[in-house]
Amino acid sequence: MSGALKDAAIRVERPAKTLRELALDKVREAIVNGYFRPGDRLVERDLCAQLGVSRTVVREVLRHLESEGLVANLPNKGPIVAQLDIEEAKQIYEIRGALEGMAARLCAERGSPEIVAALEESLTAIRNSYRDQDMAGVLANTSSFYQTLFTMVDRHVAWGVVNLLTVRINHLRSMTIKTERRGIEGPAQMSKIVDAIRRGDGEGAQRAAMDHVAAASAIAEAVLSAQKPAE
Amino acid sequence: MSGALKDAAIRVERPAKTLRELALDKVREAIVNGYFRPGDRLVERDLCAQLGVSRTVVREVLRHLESEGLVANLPNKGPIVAQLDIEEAKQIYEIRGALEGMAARLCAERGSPEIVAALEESLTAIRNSYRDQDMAGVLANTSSFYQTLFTMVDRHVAWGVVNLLTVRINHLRSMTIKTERRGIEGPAQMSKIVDAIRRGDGEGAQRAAMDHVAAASAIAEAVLSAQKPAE
DNA sequence: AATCGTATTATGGCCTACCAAATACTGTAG
DNA sequence: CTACAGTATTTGGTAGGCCATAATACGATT
Repeated sequence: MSGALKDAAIRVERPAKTLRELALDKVREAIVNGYFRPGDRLVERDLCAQLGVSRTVVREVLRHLESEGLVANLPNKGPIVAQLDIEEAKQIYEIRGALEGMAARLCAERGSPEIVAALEESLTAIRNSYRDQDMAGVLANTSSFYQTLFTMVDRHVAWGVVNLLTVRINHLRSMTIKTERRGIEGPAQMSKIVDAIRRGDGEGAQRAAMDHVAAASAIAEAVLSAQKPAE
Repeated sequence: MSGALKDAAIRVERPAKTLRELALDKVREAIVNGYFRPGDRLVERDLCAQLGVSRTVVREVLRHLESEGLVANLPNKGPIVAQLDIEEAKQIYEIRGALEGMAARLCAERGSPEIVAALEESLTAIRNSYRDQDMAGVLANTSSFYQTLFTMVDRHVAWGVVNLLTVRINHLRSMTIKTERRGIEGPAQMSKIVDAIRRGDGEGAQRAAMDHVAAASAIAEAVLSAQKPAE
């Protein structure tokens, strides 16, 4: 047993979060869960007041969210919450399909039982959340399912990309999840991914992952085009 | 001919670039082409002096580059130019393979002659740049080859992702390009992509695109592991 | 001489205050 | 009722200052 390990255990992990990071999380949260709606203006000084921080911080936060694609900047008019158009959403789902498919294939090819176990754990958590109508839980556990898919084969960069894209369609996700029958089909499709991984069937795992995203995309498209005319 | 088109032609495309954007480009440039080396500290006040702008602007720029992955922020020590480790580089190449493969397949399935023509034009430009030993030209034209690949099938989001990732490995690209034989093999591989697209062979186009990236990745890995011990 | 505590410096994080320019709003005169 | 001038709002950008922390240098103590 090494001193290094002991050190790691002892190390005081400070919250160390800067004010900026806290503010960033708050605003991102607020956008993602709909407190700020797409198209809403984000007036710097108002945000200062609401967050209780200075303009310096608010501006950095807005810049950051802009580069994440959550905020759009109209020249000389200021930042607004980005609108999600249907075409962009479809492309995001497509990219997720490509990357999650890749990760699933890699998991299958690795053929490690721990991966299967971890995925199944997430899957169970998802099913439980559906059963309890806990939609926030569904989202969180789905996210962790995919996180294992990527990180078990050490694809942190790809996971980062998927995460970045996912926040942009987050409110879509929460709508697709509530869809009739999704509580049954979703987990079933994800289960197919796990099955293929267990069999070591890379091709099948990839296809199953892509199918799952494609299904989500189709639902999202339906939801989005149904709501667009209403506005 | 429509008034709309005329307007578009006349429209004064304003420089309208905010100071912040100009500064962003400058600093990104400086990092990408090696004026700032990986690991270098980026001291805010020094940058202010060098760029001739205020700290506010510099900080926003640093935030932006941080979210692009070009700058890393050490807590309590400040921003430095991000180090590119070999593992991360490989993952970036892998992602590019997945996305460029996808785009190539879509191009092939679309089967439009304009796509082939546009790609061939870029390819010729690349060959010419190689012939003239114009390495900057090679990079630019390679970039435009892939840009057509994505944008001809309207995959702007994926192109954005690829672009984002590519800046992080830009100096690697310029090293792989200079490699012996790359001037022959590179265009040859890209030519295979175009051939498959012309045949409408989606599967083949995807494979060819992935092969090309894989080759670049292998060279990059060799370059990187050869230079790492030297430092 | 080795160690320990203390001042100094460099720097990031954060704040306030200010100005210029563009935009949106409003009230008034014709 | 319209046109126009003036006003408020808001962003883009600047200047400068305060505080906390980390590193370094320096000096004192044993």
